[in-house]
Amino acid sequence: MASPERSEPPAELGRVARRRQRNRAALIAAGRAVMAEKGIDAATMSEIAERADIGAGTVYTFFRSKDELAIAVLENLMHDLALRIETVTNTFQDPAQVYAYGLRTVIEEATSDPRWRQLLNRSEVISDAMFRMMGPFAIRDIENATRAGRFHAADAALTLRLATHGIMGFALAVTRGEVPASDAEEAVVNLLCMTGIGRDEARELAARPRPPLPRSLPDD
Amino acid sequence: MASPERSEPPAELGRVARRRQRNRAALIAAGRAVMAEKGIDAATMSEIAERADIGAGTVYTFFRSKDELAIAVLENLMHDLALRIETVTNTFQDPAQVYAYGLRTVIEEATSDPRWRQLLNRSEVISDAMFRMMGPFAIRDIENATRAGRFHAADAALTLRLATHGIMGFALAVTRGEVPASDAEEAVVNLLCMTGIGRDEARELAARPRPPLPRSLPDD
DNA sequence: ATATTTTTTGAGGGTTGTTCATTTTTGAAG
DNA sequence: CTTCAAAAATGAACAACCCTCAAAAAATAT
Repeated sequence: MASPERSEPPAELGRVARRRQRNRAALIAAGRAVMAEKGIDAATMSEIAERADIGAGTVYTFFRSKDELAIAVLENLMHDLALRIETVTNTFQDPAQVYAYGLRTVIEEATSDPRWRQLLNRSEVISDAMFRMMGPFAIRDIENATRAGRFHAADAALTLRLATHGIMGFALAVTRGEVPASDAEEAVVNLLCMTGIGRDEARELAARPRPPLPRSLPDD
Repeated sequence: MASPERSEPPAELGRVARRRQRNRAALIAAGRAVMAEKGIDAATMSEIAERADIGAGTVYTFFRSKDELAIAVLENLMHDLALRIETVTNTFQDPAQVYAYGLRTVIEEATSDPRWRQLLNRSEVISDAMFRMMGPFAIRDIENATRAGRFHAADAALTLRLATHGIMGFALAVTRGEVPASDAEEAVVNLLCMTGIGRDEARELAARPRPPLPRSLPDD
């Protein structure tokens, strides 16, 4: 006598597909937690599966390998951050400041949040994730600023590619204690210079006060 | 009747210490060959030890771990490259060109030499090795050019740190086919801008013809 | 209720980094 | 030359882990 469709959220996907997506999300969350705790290499698939309450073998129906899971984890992290930054920068007037805020905020996040420490030891993976997930935003920002005559970037994607790897290299050095965190502002100046804005304007841009970033959710 | 000191190269170290250094060098050479062939992760300690004709356990009397061996291998690679670059740049008049030549040459080497391909998959390790081994040269070059009024770098070490990670990120993207190798010149322009030289001068500097680099020795 | 397809599972295979008890080498002393 | 204690080298064995796959469970169709 039950109706074929209950009052659940319009089920565009079947129950199984929905549960599958929940489990995928649980796996990414578990992976994020374990990898932040022990580092990407030291995190074991068994522990991640267990923490997500999923059979060890089942993980491989979602991700072909541990590397693929790590990439998904980092892309997830970067996507969240990109959206949080967007909520702040879409109130800015100066298109150049949008990119500057993004640079500075990612550096701040990467060097201060302890959950990033362990992840930075595979900085090329996280740099790539950042390029892929923040690229659509950041490249657009650089091009906007270039059109507005604030930047003079010949190849926005290339400039961002160099910047992402530079940022993570800087953050890694800070977590290792090789560089003081207070160098962050000068790092931003350097990275801004790659847009062709010029040294003095980069300084002024990097020194502007920054509105705070909305909090992110804890990951376990 | 034999004199206590034969005509051998003045033995400041005993025979054992000398043989130990030979074996260490053999190990680094073998590591370089195997890691370039299969990648750092896929290279096994057994194969490296075998190729160096050294017992598997003996490796651990030289290097505490596989990571430490990889670092030694990459530092060795970078040291060689730094010295080869030095032989060219010490004939240059313009101090800014010295740094520009270094940037461009490392990019060229990293993107064209197939022996680098596999190594780039751990780009944060190779970036660090580059910073440590080329730093003493490159930081001096940046500071020289700054003193000469060509660059305006507030923190040469920081600028180089960002540049090394940027270079390796770029090279990795090229080997993956995500970026054409022809973007190398624009990448150099971007990296030069971090010294505060200004966009137009960076363009001119990156476009100058480059004398060829002396060859390196094969690694097996 | 039964059959069939899909999904999940976790024990085990296959590698690999690392250790350590044993063997070999070394150089001084007798 | 022989002896001997200390240092170095060795490779079999260990522990850890990624991933596979035959079997079981769940879901869906008949």
